Amino acid sequence: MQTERYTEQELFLYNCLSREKERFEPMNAPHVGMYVCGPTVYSNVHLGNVRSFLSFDIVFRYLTYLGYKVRYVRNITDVGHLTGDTDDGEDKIGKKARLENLEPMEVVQKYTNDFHDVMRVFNILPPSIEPTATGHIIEQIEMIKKILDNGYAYEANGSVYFDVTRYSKDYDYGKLSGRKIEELMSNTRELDGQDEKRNSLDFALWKNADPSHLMRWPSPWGMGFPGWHLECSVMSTKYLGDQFDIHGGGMDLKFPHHECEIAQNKGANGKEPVKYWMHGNMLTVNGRKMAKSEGNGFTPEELITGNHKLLNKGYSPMTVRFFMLQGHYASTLDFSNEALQAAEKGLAKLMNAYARLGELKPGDASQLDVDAWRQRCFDAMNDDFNTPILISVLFEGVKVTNSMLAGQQSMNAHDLELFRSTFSDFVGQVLGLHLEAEASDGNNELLDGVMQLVIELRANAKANKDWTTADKIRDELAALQVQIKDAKEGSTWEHHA
RNA sequence: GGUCUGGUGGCCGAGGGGUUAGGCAAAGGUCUGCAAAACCUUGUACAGCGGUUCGAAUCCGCUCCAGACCUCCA
Repeated sequence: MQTERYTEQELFLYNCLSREKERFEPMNAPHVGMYVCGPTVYSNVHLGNVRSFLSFDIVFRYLTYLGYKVRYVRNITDVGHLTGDTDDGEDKIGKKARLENLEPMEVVQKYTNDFHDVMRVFNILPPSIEPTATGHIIEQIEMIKKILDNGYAYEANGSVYFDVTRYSKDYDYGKLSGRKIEELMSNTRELDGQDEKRNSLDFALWKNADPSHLMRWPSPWGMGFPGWHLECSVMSTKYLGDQFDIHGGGMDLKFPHHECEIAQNKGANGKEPVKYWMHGNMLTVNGRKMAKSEGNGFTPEELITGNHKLLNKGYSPMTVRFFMLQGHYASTLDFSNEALQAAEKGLAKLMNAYARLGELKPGDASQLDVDAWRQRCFDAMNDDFNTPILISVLFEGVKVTNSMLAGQQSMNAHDLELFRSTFSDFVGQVLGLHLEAEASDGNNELLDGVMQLVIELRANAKANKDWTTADKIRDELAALQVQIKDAKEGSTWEHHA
């Protein structure tokens, strides 16, 4: 009934720009514009990438749950940017195309499909708009023209570079990442092939490309391709306007990518583009950042099957999702077998209660203050999307649910309705956790029937005090990873994959 | 080298000047034919050294350790 929950909840989020937690006030409530940097599709996504998109999935879900009308834009980077740090480096997608003997756009399609599959498996919602860089070459050229007209860029040999020194006379370059331009100047390494740049800090808006480059487009400056940072400025502006509410991305994009984005936007239209900047932290393995270049990333397939040297078993997508949500998005999270196993059990406990909410019957008095408990769920999320706290509050709900199922606690009808809807909303809609299908897909009906029979036979044996038969059934099932749970009203069973 | 972040009990991970995080694991109890499950109870903690304070895990300084960014990376 109450869908405009934002009118009664106060959301605070940590703004990287101000380095403070701020009250979230959208520019045009109930509309919210959110942009998140998406993947570069030249290889399979790994779990570190997944964590980042999951973090913003939570933001998207919670804002939506609060009743905001969110336009969520997440791009696909399908222009191959340079592999190395020199200008003559090969571009990633072109390189992959040569290695796999594919057309560059085949590479792009292949890994875009993979990305979408992975997002679906982890129950990460699709964005409202998913624009591609190659689909916005014209707009990128237009933005470069504006920046040139405003004097913040210069052309050199068919390439166009952003003039950071010139820009920093009018604006604060380094504001987001807390860097000082003088320090950046003195610290930047001397790299080869940068003769065209007036200053090592300058970055490319457009790169001249010879015919050996597979991905190139005509422009006023000749054949070439757009610079690394430009697409995000262009596509966020196009779909969300010159100024919008939230911009997200991984911590590793803060500098230089996001800093350059701000510079491009301001250089083009003079306005501060983003009100709230949010950065998700890294997933680590043995304390080190999971990254393609480190070679310590797991693909989702390896994770689910357990087929990786660092994994001693497979874990379901929901286990991984839950594991990640037990940490706060702004903290690093270390990936380990022990932590995954703990998460697996914790999730089973949570989801078991979630699945049995329907069995709860209203009683007389309520021992739980349901209104206060519900508000604590909101409070957790209102405090910079603190999913670990939310989960801890939900576990209190698990205890209450189990106690009620065991007849040790009660709840009146009004409270029970609120309790159920709150519990299932926060688990399902906000955290995006769902029950995972049993391993025996398609045979569930048959299996259920067979198990009912087995449980009945065992109940008969128990009634006859035939403990040998009863225990044999229980133990043999246990060997098949099927656990029998006895309760006063009868037995239930559970299959552990 | 520069900039920044973090070091919490057996493990993961919140919090963050005085009051229980939570999950997993461990111990005891209730229930049970015995178990399992569930519920109840319990323990061990804030890297080290100084300082501020009536009081610090929480603030400040130093030390040690780890990580991130400074180059493509979520």
